[in-house]
Amino acid sequence: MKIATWNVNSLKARLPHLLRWLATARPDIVALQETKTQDAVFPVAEILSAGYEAAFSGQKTYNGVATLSRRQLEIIDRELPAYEDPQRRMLATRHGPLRVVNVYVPNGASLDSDKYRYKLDWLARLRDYMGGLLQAGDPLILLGDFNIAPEDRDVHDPQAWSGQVLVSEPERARFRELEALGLRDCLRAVDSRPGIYSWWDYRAAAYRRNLGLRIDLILADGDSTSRCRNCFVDVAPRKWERPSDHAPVIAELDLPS
DNA sequence: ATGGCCTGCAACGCAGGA
Repeated sequence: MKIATWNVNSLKARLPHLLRWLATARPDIVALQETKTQDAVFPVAEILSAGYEAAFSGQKTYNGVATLSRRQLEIIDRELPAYEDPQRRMLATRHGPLRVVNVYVPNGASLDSDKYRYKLDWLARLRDYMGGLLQAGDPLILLGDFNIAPEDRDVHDPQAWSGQVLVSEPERARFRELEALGLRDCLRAVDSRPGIYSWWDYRAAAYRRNLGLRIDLILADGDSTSRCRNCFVDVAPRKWERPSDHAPVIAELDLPS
């Protein structure tokens, strides 16, 4: 089973890239973030023609998540329970026994902003939600754009980034709380090297110079992690014309697809 | 790395991203 995450930075702008990538990468399941697309105009037909069913939770201009699957899927939740939030950042789906939680974690803007407080609150809610899901015991994947580089080896210049949003200690502590539940970072289960990134700034030729961050992650429950055969960033679409600033991350799990 | 870009919206600059 091949499962992927990709922040496409507008589904409308990136639909040709998505279709091209689906045709070659052929993931069984892919979680998309920043679709910036209202549900009423989601490109269901194009996605279906590519061989995928789609579940989506979108809004105009900002945010928005969608989960595509080559096989049938059903929606479990479109938001974190009991959390009043107009921003569409979460979609939980079931694929047979497998449950998939697709997240677009708030960016946080800067440490002194209300948005940073919102980010920390949101992550606490996500932790509680995942804790509940883990009780059930079925295979569980949490993936998406976490807007957190978990460790310094996930940052091209830790000194320059030190203390900033995306790497600051309070948000990293929230990430470790997710790990403490028993969720494991699939990429780190198979590859301990520094310098592996999933996002590069559009400015300053950052991709060419590999000035990036690893903030797009695939986490799996313990049993599923032990079945993680491979996990890697697929940098190919980042080299295409008018790319998303994020590249897809793919995990190959020894789970029935 | 202290800066350069991109997207959507409805403008003809802004908010937001990371």
